Order: sequence, then structure tokens, then C-alpha cells
Amino acid sequence: MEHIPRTAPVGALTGPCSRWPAEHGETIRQIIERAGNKWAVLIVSSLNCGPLRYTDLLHSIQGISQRMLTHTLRQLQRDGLITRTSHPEVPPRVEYALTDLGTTLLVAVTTLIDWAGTHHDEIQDNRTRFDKPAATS
Amino acid sequence: MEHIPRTAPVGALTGPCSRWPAEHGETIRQIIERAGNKWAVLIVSSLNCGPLRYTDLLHSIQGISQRMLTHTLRQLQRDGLITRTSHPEVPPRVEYALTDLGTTLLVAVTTLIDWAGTHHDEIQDNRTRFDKPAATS
DNA sequence: CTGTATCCACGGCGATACTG
DNA sequence: CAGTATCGCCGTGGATACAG
Repeated sequence: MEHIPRTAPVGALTGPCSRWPAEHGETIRQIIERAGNKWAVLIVSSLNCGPLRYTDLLHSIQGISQRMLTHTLRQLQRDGLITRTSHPEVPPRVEYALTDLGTTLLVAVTTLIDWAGTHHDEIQDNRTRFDKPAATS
Repeated sequence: MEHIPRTAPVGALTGPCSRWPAEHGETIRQIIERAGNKWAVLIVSSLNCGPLRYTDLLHSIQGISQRMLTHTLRQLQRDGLITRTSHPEVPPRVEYALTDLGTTLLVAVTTLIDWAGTHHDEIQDNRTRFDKPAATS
């Protein structure tokens, strides 16, 4: 893939700053549509605990609708991030599980979640301060 | 923060699988609204090379509209991820720069971008294969 | 140059109802 | 149980025009 090494100190802009080759704008768009999808992230997170059935997901991911569950599940399956296993039984049973690829996504996404957890309060403060520029008295 | 350590092998579900305390669903939503915002990510990425002016951003981020540039810029500023410096000159000049916090976000987001770069082709293949279940002849 | 304001189209998404 | 189908609201975001 040969992406730009980001090991250089961000502040030391002595040379021509290295950026992504612009074509990556398209690539970024791709990830955003995956990792930036609330439901996708939630589903992948839930699946970290092992395979789950349709209704299990429906219940464990609080607030998701059938429509979005099914839709997102299809997306993830299409991308090869999860597998769908249908057991031909009388009460149909379908299990969804993370693929290896899906697991790597989860790891990457976890980085973001950690970041959010670490700086969540700080951001809240910033917002409050920004929204309330008064209070100089 | 005390998030779940993700070092354990995903496949070995011997114990009660550890998950985020569910309340994090809300937290996740927060990040998604930041890191999941295409324009926000693009702006932060562009700013990695040092401060940029409004029009510079407008041009370097191909495809963004004034409306979204301004809007996203405000958001990022509000969150304390970037700074806005207005130089009182005759042709007004405004420069935007990453804060330390913003830099940390960039680092975290870079993880995702790297992931995307690494698995982009693989995902494309998966999609193609999924969309074309025929071709058995 | 650096925005702000308005209009509007499109897609995300929930709600609901129905099927194998 | 595991979906599919339809409808409609609403936010996102582009296009355009105007302003300091």
C-alpha cells in the first residue's frame, strides 16, 4: 500500500509536509462509510463476544430497528467483515460472526473509542466554554 | 476510563465475554459524529501540514462546499480540535490550525486510514464476489 | 477574502405491517 | 425466528446568492 509514514513529529514542519496522495480522499470516504457508520460499529462491537443471532443483535444493540439491522448486516457481510450462517431448522436460526477482517476493523475502531473515552470530558468542556463566551464578570 | 483490554484472543470465548458497559453506546455515537464525519477527517488531515487559510482548505479539500467547510470548521473549533486566528488586515486573512487535541485525533484517525489502505483491495474483492454469486458455469 | 442565508434534493432511518 | 416492503419524517449537504 505504501502510505505515508506518520512517525515524524507533527510540529516539525521543516520539509515539504507529507500528505496523502489526494487520491486517498476517495479511500477515506470508503472507511468513513464503514467505520463512520454508527450501527456498523455497534454491530461489530457486539460480535466481539462471539456469534450472535438476529434477535440477539436486535436486543443487544439498543435502539436499532429491524430495517437498519438487516441492512447493516448485509453491508458488513458484503464487505466480508462478518459471516452469515443459516441453520436449516424449524424455527430458523441465523448466526452472525466476525471474520478475521472484521476483527481487524474492530481493533482499529477500538483505537478511536479509546480516544473518545480519553478526551470525552475535555471536549465537553471545550464545547461548554465555546457556547458560553460570556461569564467574564 | 477503564475500557476492556482487547488483548485477549477473540476466538477464545471461555469466560463471560467482556464488552463495553453499554453506556458507551452513547460515547460511540459521539466519536462517530467526529471521526465519522468525512469533512471533519479531511480537514484535520489537511491541517496536519500546518495552518491553512479558509480558501486554501476550500481548494485543498476537493469537493467540499463553502457551507460544509464553514460548518465543520466551527464544529472542530467548538470541540477544541482546531484554532481560528483572524488577522485584522484589509483583505481579511483567517488561519486554521490543529490544536494538540486535534493532533491526537489525527493520530487516532490515521489508524483507521491505514486500516483502510491495507484492506481496501480485499474489501473491493469481497464486494465484487458478493454481488456476483453467479458465474458458476 | 471570509463567511452567512436560503432553497431544495437525496438518503438515512424509524415505524409499521406482512411473509416464509 | 428472521426477515421484507412501504411510507414518511428529517437531517445532511450541495448550489446559489448575498454581505462585511
